[in-house]
Amino acid sequence: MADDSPQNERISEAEQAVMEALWARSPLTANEVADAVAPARGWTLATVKTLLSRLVAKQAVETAPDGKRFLYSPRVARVDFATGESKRLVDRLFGGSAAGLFAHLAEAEALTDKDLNQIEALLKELRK
Amino acid sequence: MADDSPQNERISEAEQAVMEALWARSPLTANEVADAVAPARGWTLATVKTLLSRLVAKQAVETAPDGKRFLYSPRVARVDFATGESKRLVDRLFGGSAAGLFAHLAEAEALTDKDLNQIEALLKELRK
DNA sequence: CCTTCATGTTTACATCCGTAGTCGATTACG
DNA sequence: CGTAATCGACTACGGATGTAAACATGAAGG
Repeated sequence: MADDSPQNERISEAEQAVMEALWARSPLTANEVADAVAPARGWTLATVKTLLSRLVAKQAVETAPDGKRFLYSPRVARVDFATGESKRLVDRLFGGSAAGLFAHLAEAEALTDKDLNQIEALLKELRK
Repeated sequence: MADDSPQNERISEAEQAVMEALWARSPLTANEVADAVAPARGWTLATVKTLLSRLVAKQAVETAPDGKRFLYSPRVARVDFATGESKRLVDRLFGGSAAGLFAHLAEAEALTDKDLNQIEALLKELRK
Protein backbone atom coordinates (compact mmCIF):
# COMPACT_ATOMS: atom_id res chain seq x y z
CA MET A 1 0.00 0.00 0.00
CA ALA A 2 2.30 2.69 -1.24
CA ASP A 3 1.62 6.21 -0.14
CA ASP A 4 1.95 7.88 -3.46
CA SER A 5 -0.64 10.57 -3.05
CA PRO A 6 0.64 14.05 -2.43
CA GLN A 7 0.43 15.90 0.82
CA ASN A 8 -0.73 13.76 3.65
CA GLU A 9 1.71 15.63 5.78
CA ARG A 10 0.90 19.01 7.09
CA ILE A 11 2.54 22.10 5.63
CA SER A 12 3.84 24.45 8.28
CA GLU A 13 3.70 28.20 8.21
CA ALA A 14 7.31 28.69 7.15
CA GLU A 15 6.89 26.01 4.55
CA GLN A 16 3.84 27.73 3.20
CA ALA A 17 5.90 30.82 2.47
CA VAL A 18 8.07 28.67 0.24
CA MET A 19 5.04 27.13 -1.40
CA GLU A 20 3.69 30.58 -2.16
CA ALA A 21 6.77 31.33 -4.20
CA LEU A 22 6.32 28.13 -6.15
CA TRP A 23 2.62 28.68 -6.58
CA ALA A 24 3.35 32.10 -7.97
CA ARG A 25 5.84 30.76 -10.48
CA SER A 26 7.35 27.38 -11.12
CA PRO A 27 9.53 25.54 -11.66
CA LEU A 28 12.15 27.48 -9.77
CA THR A 29 15.65 26.74 -8.59
CA ALA A 30 16.40 26.85 -4.89
CA ASN A 31 18.13 30.14 -5.46
CA GLU A 32 15.16 31.66 -7.18
CA VAL A 33 12.90 30.55 -4.39
CA ALA A 34 15.28 32.12 -1.92
CA ASP A 35 15.34 35.35 -3.86
CA ALA A 36 11.59 35.43 -3.77
CA VAL A 37 11.08 34.56 -0.13
CA ALA A 38 14.19 35.03 1.94
CA PRO A 39 14.33 38.83 2.06
CA ALA A 40 10.80 39.29 3.32
CA ARG A 41 11.28 36.70 6.05
CA GLY A 42 14.88 37.48 6.85
CA TRP A 43 16.01 34.01 5.92
CA THR A 44 19.31 32.79 4.65
CA LEU A 45 19.64 30.55 1.65
CA ALA A 46 20.31 27.63 3.97
CA THR A 47 16.92 28.02 5.59
CA VAL A 48 15.15 28.00 2.27
CA LYS A 49 17.04 24.90 1.24
CA THR A 50 15.98 23.13 4.41
CA LEU A 51 12.36 24.05 3.89
CA LEU A 52 12.51 22.85 0.31
CA SER A 53 13.93 19.54 1.45
CA ARG A 54 11.20 19.09 3.99
CA LEU A 55 8.56 19.92 1.43
CA VAL A 56 10.01 17.36 -0.93
CA ALA A 57 10.00 14.81 1.89
CA LYS A 58 6.38 15.65 2.54
CA GLN A 59 5.68 15.21 -1.13
CA ALA A 60 4.29 18.69 -1.35
CA VAL A 61 6.99 19.66 -3.83
CA GLU A 62 8.64 17.68 -6.58
CA THR A 63 12.01 18.08 -8.22
CA ALA A 64 13.23 17.76 -11.75
CA PRO A 65 16.97 17.53 -12.34
CA ASP A 66 18.40 20.36 -14.38
CA GLY A 67 22.05 19.62 -14.85
CA LYS A 68 23.76 20.06 -11.56
CA ARG A 69 20.76 21.38 -9.71
CA PHE A 70 17.07 20.86 -9.25
CA LEU A 71 14.01 22.63 -10.40
CA TYR A 72 11.26 22.66 -7.83
CA SER A 73 7.55 22.58 -8.52
CA PRO A 74 4.53 22.32 -6.28
CA ARG A 75 2.86 18.96 -6.17
CA VAL A 76 -0.14 20.20 -4.28
CA ALA A 77 -2.29 22.91 -5.75
CA ARG A 78 -2.78 26.04 -3.75
CA VAL A 79 -6.50 25.57 -4.09
CA ASP A 80 -6.32 22.19 -2.42
CA PHE A 81 -4.16 23.49 0.35
CA ALA A 82 -6.56 26.34 0.96
CA THR A 83 -9.51 24.00 0.95
CA GLY A 84 -7.88 21.70 3.45
CA GLU A 85 -6.93 24.46 5.80
CA SER A 86 -10.33 26.10 5.53
CA LYS A 87 -12.18 22.89 6.21
CA ARG A 88 -9.94 22.17 9.14
CA LEU A 89 -10.80 25.52 10.64
CA VAL A 90 -14.51 25.12 10.04
CA ASP A 91 -14.43 21.68 11.60
CA ARG A 92 -12.30 22.62 14.55
CA LEU A 93 -14.16 25.76 15.45
CA PHE A 94 -17.60 25.72 13.98
CA GLY A 95 -18.62 22.10 14.06
CA GLY A 96 -18.22 21.81 10.33
CA SER A 97 -20.66 24.57 9.54
CA ALA A 98 -19.33 27.12 7.10
CA ALA A 99 -22.34 29.26 7.85
CA GLY A 100 -21.22 29.19 11.46
CA LEU A 101 -17.93 30.67 10.43
CA PHE A 102 -19.66 33.46 8.58
CA ALA A 103 -22.03 34.20 11.37
CA HIS A 104 -18.99 34.40 13.59
CA LEU A 105 -17.09 36.75 11.32
CA ALA A 106 -20.14 38.93 11.01
CA GLU A 107 -20.53 39.12 14.75
CA ALA A 108 -16.87 39.91 15.18
CA GLU A 109 -17.27 42.73 12.69
CA ALA A 110 -14.61 41.09 10.61
CA LEU A 111 -16.59 41.60 7.45
CA THR A 112 -16.11 44.81 5.54
CA ASP A 113 -18.79 46.32 3.38
CA LYS A 114 -16.76 45.19 0.47
CA ASP A 115 -16.82 41.64 1.78
CA LEU A 116 -20.55 41.79 2.20
CA ASN A 117 -21.09 43.09 -1.30
CA GLN A 118 -18.87 40.46 -2.80
CA ILE A 119 -20.48 37.69 -0.85
CA GLU A 120 -23.88 38.91 -1.86
CA ALA A 121 -22.89 38.94 -5.50
CA LEU A 122 -21.42 35.48 -5.13
CA LEU A 123 -24.60 34.20 -3.63
CA LYS A 124 -26.66 35.63 -6.43
CA GLU A 125 -24.36 33.94 -8.85
CA LEU A 126 -24.67 30.60 -7.10
CA ARG A 127 -28.43 30.86 -7.00
CA LYS A 128 -28.65 31.31 -10.70
CA MET B 1 5.49 46.86 31.13
CA ALA B 2 3.81 43.82 32.55
CA ASP B 3 2.13 41.47 30.17
CA ASP B 4 -1.08 40.97 32.03
CA SER B 5 -3.38 40.56 29.07
CA PRO B 6 -4.62 37.09 28.39
CA GLN B 7 -3.53 34.89 25.54
CA ASN B 8 -0.67 36.29 23.61
CA GLU B 9 0.58 32.77 23.35
CA ARG B 10 -0.85 30.45 20.83
CA ILE B 11 -3.20 27.65 21.89
CA SER B 12 -2.28 24.34 20.31
CA GLU B 13 -4.68 21.76 19.02
CA ALA B 14 -4.43 19.47 22.03
CA GLU B 15 -4.77 22.45 24.30
CA GLN B 16 -7.88 23.52 22.47
CA ALA B 17 -9.54 20.24 23.36
CA VAL B 18 -9.03 21.11 27.00
CA MET B 19 -10.33 24.61 26.43
CA GLU B 20 -13.46 23.21 24.83
CA ALA B 21 -14.25 21.39 28.03
CA LEU B 22 -13.85 24.57 30.02
CA TRP B 23 -15.79 26.60 27.53
CA ALA B 24 -18.62 24.12 27.77
CA ARG B 25 -18.69 24.31 31.55
CA SER B 26 -16.53 25.99 34.13
CA PRO B 27 -15.02 26.11 36.60
CA LEU B 28 -13.93 22.51 36.57
CA THR B 29 -11.40 20.50 38.50
CA ALA B 30 -8.59 18.80 36.64
CA ASN B 31 -10.38 15.53 37.11
CA GLU B 32 -13.58 16.83 35.63
CA VAL B 33 -11.72 18.17 32.64
CA ALA B 34 -10.10 14.80 32.21
CA ASP B 35 -13.43 13.03 32.41
CA ALA B 36 -14.71 15.32 29.71
CA VAL B 37 -11.85 15.08 27.24
CA ALA B 38 -9.56 12.18 28.02
CA PRO B 39 -11.74 9.34 26.79
CA ALA B 40 -12.36 10.84 23.37
CA ARG B 41 -8.68 11.55 22.84
CA GLY B 42 -7.33 8.49 24.57
CA TRP B 43 -5.46 10.58 27.10
CA THR B 44 -4.44 9.79 30.61
CA LEU B 45 -5.07 12.12 33.50
CA ALA B 46 -1.41 13.04 33.45
CA THR B 47 -1.69 14.39 29.95
CA VAL B 48 -4.65 16.54 30.82
CA LYS B 49 -2.80 17.91 33.83
CA THR B 50 0.14 18.86 31.65
CA LEU B 51 -2.08 20.62 29.18
CA LEU B 52 -3.84 22.50 31.95
CA SER B 53 -0.49 23.63 33.32
CA ARG B 54 0.60 24.89 29.96
CA LEU B 55 -2.66 26.72 29.47
CA VAL B 56 -2.24 28.37 32.83
CA ALA B 57 1.30 29.34 31.89
CA LYS B 58 -0.06 30.82 28.68
CA GLN B 59 -2.64 32.71 30.66
CA ALA B 60 -5.42 31.13 28.68
CA VAL B 61 -6.78 29.51 31.83
CA GLU B 62 -6.94 30.77 35.38
CA THR B 63 -7.16 28.88 38.62
CA ALA B 64 -9.05 29.45 41.82
CA PRO B 65 -8.01 27.48 44.87
CA ASP B 66 -10.68 25.20 46.22
CA GLY B 67 -9.29 23.65 49.35
CA LYS B 68 -6.62 21.22 48.35
CA ARG B 69 -7.16 21.57 44.64
CA PHE B 70 -7.81 24.07 41.90
CA LEU B 71 -10.77 25.03 39.89
CA TYR B 72 -9.93 25.93 36.32
CA SER B 73 -11.71 28.51 34.20
CA PRO B 74 -11.02 29.89 30.77
CA ARG B 75 -9.49 33.32 30.65
CA VAL B 76 -9.98 33.73 26.96
CA ALA B 77 -13.45 33.57 25.51
CA ARG B 78 -14.13 31.01 22.88
CA VAL B 79 -15.40 33.77 20.64
CA ASP B 80 -12.10 35.57 20.80
CA PHE B 81 -10.17 32.43 20.11
CA ALA B 82 -12.38 31.68 17.13
CA THR B 83 -11.99 35.19 15.82
CA GLY B 84 -8.25 35.05 16.10
CA GLU B 85 -7.97 31.73 14.34
CA SER B 86 -10.39 32.75 11.63
CA LYS B 87 -8.61 35.98 10.93
CA ARG B 88 -5.32 34.19 10.83
CA LEU B 89 -6.67 31.85 8.20
CA VAL B 90 -8.16 34.61 6.12
CA ASP B 91 -4.91 36.54 6.27
CA ARG B 92 -2.69 33.62 5.54
CA LEU B 93 -4.68 32.24 2.67
CA PHE B 94 -6.90 34.88 1.23
CA GLY B 95 -4.96 38.07 1.63
CA GLY B 96 -7.24 39.20 4.40
CA SER B 97 -10.38 39.00 2.33
CA ALA B 98 -13.20 37.14 4.00
CA ALA B 99 -15.05 37.26 0.72
CA GLY B 100 -12.09 35.45 -0.78
CA LEU B 101 -12.57 32.66 1.71
CA PHE B 102 -16.24 32.51 0.88
CA ALA B 103 -15.58 32.39 -2.85
CA HIS B 104 -13.08 29.66 -2.26
CA LEU B 105 -15.43 27.51 -0.23
CA ALA B 106 -18.10 27.98 -2.85
CA GLU B 107 -15.75 26.89 -5.58
CA ALA B 108 -14.65 23.88 -3.58
CA GLU B 109 -18.28 22.93 -3.16
CA ALA B 110 -17.73 23.09 0.54
CA LEU B 111 -20.94 24.99 1.06
CA THR B 112 -24.12 23.03 1.59
CA ASP B 113 -27.50 24.36 0.64
CA LYS B 114 -28.10 24.84 4.28
CA ASP B 115 -24.97 26.95 4.52
CA LEU B 116 -26.09 29.05 1.61
CA ASN B 117 -29.52 29.62 3.08
CA GLN B 118 -28.11 30.55 6.43
CA ILE B 119 -25.59 32.92 4.93
CA GLU B 120 -28.25 34.51 2.82
CA ALA B 121 -30.42 35.03 5.86
CA LEU B 122 -27.44 36.45 7.69
CA LEU B 123 -26.80 38.89 4.93
CA LYS B 124 -30.38 40.04 4.90
CA GLU B 125 -30.16 40.60 8.59
CA LEU B 126 -26.98 42.62 8.27
CA ARG B 127 -28.46 44.73 5.52
CA LYS B 128 -31.31 45.75 7.71
C1' DC C 1 -0.71 8.88 64.10
C1' DC C 2 0.27 6.57 60.03
C1' DT C 3 -0.90 5.17 55.60
C1' DT C 4 -3.23 6.05 51.44
C1' DC C 5 -5.40 8.79 48.07
C1' DA C 6 -5.77 12.90 45.48
C1' DT C 7 -3.71 16.61 43.23
C1' DG C 8 -0.52 20.01 41.57
C1' DT C 9 4.61 20.33 40.15
C1' DT C 10 8.67 18.59 37.94
C1' DT C 11 10.90 15.89 34.79
C1' DA C 12 11.00 13.11 30.48
C1' DC C 13 11.18 12.19 25.86
C1' DA C 14 10.10 11.80 20.94
C1' DT C 15 8.70 14.60 17.10
C1' DC C 16 8.00 18.85 14.65
C1' DC C 17 9.30 23.50 13.53
C1' DG C 18 12.27 27.56 12.69
C1' DT C 19 16.62 28.67 11.55
C1' DA C 20 21.03 27.75 9.99
C1' DG C 21 25.97 25.80 9.46
C1' DT C 22 28.93 22.26 7.40
C1' DC C 23 30.15 18.60 4.07
C1' DG C 24 30.77 16.43 -0.11
C1' DA C 25 30.35 16.31 -4.88
C1' DT C 26 30.12 18.50 -9.19
C1' DT C 27 30.66 22.15 -12.30
C1' DA C 28 32.91 26.05 -14.19
C1' DC C 29 36.52 29.24 -14.68
C1' DG C 30 41.19 30.55 -15.11
C1' DC D 1 44.38 20.66 -14.79
C1' DG D 2 43.55 22.58 -10.53
C1' DT D 3 41.07 25.60 -7.71
C1' DA D 4 36.91 28.19 -6.69
C1' DA D 5 32.05 28.58 -6.80
C1' DT D 6 27.61 26.05 -6.60
C1' DC D 7 24.29 23.16 -4.87
C1' DG D 8 22.00 19.35 -2.62
C1' DA D 9 22.50 16.40 1.65
C1' DC D 10 23.45 15.95 6.31
C1' DT D 11 23.86 17.74 10.89
C1' DA D 12 22.59 20.97 14.62
C1' DC D 13 20.04 23.05 18.07
C1' DG D 14 16.64 25.57 20.78
C1' DG D 15 11.75 25.88 21.45
C1' DA D 16 6.93 24.00 20.96
C1' DT D 17 3.89 20.07 21.12
C1' DG D 18 1.97 15.54 22.30
C1' DT D 19 2.06 12.36 25.61
C1' DA D 20 3.04 10.71 30.08
C1' DA D 21 5.53 9.08 34.41
C1' DA D 22 7.61 10.33 38.88
C1' DC D 23 7.47 13.14 42.83
C1' DA D 24 5.93 15.95 46.67
C1' DT D 25 2.63 17.41 49.65
C1' DG D 26 -1.40 17.82 52.01
C1' DA D 27 -5.88 15.79 53.26
C1' DA D 28 -8.69 12.10 54.71
C1' DG D 29 -9.67 7.80 56.78
C1' DG D 30 -8.80 4.07 59.86
